[in-house]
Amino acid sequence: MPAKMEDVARLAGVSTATVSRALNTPELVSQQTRSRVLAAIEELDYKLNLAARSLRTNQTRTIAIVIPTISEPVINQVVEAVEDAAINADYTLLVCSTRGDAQREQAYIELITQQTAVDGVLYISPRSAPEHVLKLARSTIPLVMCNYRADGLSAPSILFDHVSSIHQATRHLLDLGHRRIALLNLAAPYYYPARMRREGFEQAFAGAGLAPDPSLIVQLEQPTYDTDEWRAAIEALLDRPNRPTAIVAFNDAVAFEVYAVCRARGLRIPEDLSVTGCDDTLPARYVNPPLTTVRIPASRQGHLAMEYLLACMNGESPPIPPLTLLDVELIVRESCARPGA
Amino acid sequence: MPAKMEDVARLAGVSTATVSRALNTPELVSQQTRSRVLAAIEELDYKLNLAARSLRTNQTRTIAIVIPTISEPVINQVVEAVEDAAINADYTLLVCSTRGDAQREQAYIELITQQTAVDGVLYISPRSAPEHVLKLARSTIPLVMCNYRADGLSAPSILFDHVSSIHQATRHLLDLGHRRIALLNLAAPYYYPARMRREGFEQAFAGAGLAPDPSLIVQLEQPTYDTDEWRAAIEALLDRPNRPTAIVAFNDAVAFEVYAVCRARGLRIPEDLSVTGCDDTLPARYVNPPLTTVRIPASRQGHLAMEYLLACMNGESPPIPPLTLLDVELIVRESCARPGA
DNA sequence: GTGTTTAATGTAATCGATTACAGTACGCGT
DNA sequence: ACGCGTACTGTAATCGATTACATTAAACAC
Repeated sequence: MPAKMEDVARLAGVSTATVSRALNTPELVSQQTRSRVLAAIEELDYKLNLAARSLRTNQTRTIAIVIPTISEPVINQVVEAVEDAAINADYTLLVCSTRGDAQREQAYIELITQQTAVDGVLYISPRSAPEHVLKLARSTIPLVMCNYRADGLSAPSILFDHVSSIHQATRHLLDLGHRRIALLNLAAPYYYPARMRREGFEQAFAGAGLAPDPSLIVQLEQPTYDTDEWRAAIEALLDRPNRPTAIVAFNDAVAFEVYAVCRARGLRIPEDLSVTGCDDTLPARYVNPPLTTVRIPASRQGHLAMEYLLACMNGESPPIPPLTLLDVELIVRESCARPGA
Repeated sequence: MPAKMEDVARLAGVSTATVSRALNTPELVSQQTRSRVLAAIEELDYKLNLAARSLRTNQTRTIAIVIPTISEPVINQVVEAVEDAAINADYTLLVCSTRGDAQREQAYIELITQQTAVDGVLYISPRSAPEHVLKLARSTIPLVMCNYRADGLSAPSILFDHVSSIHQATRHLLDLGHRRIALLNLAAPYYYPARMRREGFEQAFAGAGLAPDPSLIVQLEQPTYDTDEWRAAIEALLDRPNRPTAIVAFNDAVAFEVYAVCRARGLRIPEDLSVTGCDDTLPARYVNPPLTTVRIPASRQGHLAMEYLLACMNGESPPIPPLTLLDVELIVRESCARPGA
């Protein structure tokens, strides 16, 4: 029903080849022909059929981004950065948020690996079983990962330096004199950043010639947004006869949960308990007291990942090494003090 | 290079028509043929070419969602709900976030209106000039709007009841005895919810036989995330000789900005100033004091919008009226008190 | 005037599925 | 034995662009 290229060609008195060239390679077409074509397009309100083009060129100018959820602040920033970079390169973004649902992830991967579905994939789902990801990695479609690393997987990976993030936070607390420090961490078996964080925690102790109390390391499988489980874990920690004087939370959201529990119990932060977060999300500045946390370069990650992916897709050599660690920075605010102060 | 349907057909000893039927309408194919076909597909690792299918069927099973940004909590929830609904109906989501950039919005609309780009559009960008949106509305592609309403635009629209949201918040403050109440609102010329909110504000006063002080109604053009402008506006408000005893913020983020300013000035909430927000975002529970705000049914909006859109695309009659207002609910916490208490 | 290059355009094959239409074979009723 | 319906499958047109290759005309050199 709507006009197609043939109609435009007829009206402009040229062939479809010329119309196509006027659009895609104007330098091959004479000025006047080009303007006749453009006028015809205008007149008929012609719209290109993207499916036809994709079929012919085997390109979609779409890239897929696989993420666990759209509503975590860090992922948010990464996605926005990726979208900006994508737009600049004239690509659009297919957002695939798995919500931690393996079946859904599978479905998305199925979709992505179809022919002429997307031109490239950014994989930012940190908590997936390798077998899914492997299917992606085996396919011919260009792939870049963020915050994911699995043995025997050759795809390039751009990671926040979470060894350093938790190291810095822990070090800060150790310097203040804390010794009974708890770590609230994720434990999904394939969650690489969780391993890094634990390492950072232990290294910080080792650096001070100490060792952490293993019973103060809590690792839950729950995603962040499942609040109740975290709350229970925090309660348990504070119920211990010899309760910790400080808590290192693996992200701000969990730190806020600690705030809520303390508020309910009448515990003062930082006088009775020091707390650190990670991610430096917006509310970290607003809560009372403002949260000491670690700033991570989310939008830089997004940009780098996209740059890398574009390079892969164009067969160019990538701008950064295939395994890149991104620096993080401790932001000291007011949620930590000397123990028993 | 990768296997196509013809290869599968050859290997299975059937025609491509049969392969296609085995995949799309299995009931038309005998059991054994079907399993031969499936085996061949497995063997060759055959992947359907989506562009070819789209070209033929004139469908993409993709819907576009146009939003101002991905990182506002409410939009976030709406998008997640939409994605859930889309997945259930076997569609994928193309996320188009305009970032308040008119040029970018234009580009996205251009893309969307191409042939065989998307099957439907959800438009949730509240601050756009009607001429852009009109281009969309004129096209034949099914369209549903959220939080947008312009004269002479016939597309269905699903709106939060912001007359009621601000009405309830204002009423709450009036009931506590406040009279000098300020409204912090957006003022983008085409931003329908802003008009609704102002109306709610004024109606609440009218309901008490009063009228608001017009000089206490602040309307900024800035989007929420441009923090500095808001901070300046709040400072100005509190610098007035006869400063307001309460502030109605049009969303939680702005209310938190009020918190920050008060903290810097040593003003206590709610003793020295009462504050209300809107959206009931996550941090509203964590800030100190917990914020009195209005809960809006974000994910319900997403689901309804998608349902409506699906109905449009299938030519069915829509499940709700084309202009639907969604109920909101005041959540009373601890950020409001009697004036001068 | 002839040969050669360059610019502009046309012809037609092609991408890989879907599906209308046309068989074919078999079973069943009479 | 014949007609007819049912179940299954094949043939080939079609969707709408892109592009290799062919063609034409003009420009230019000598």
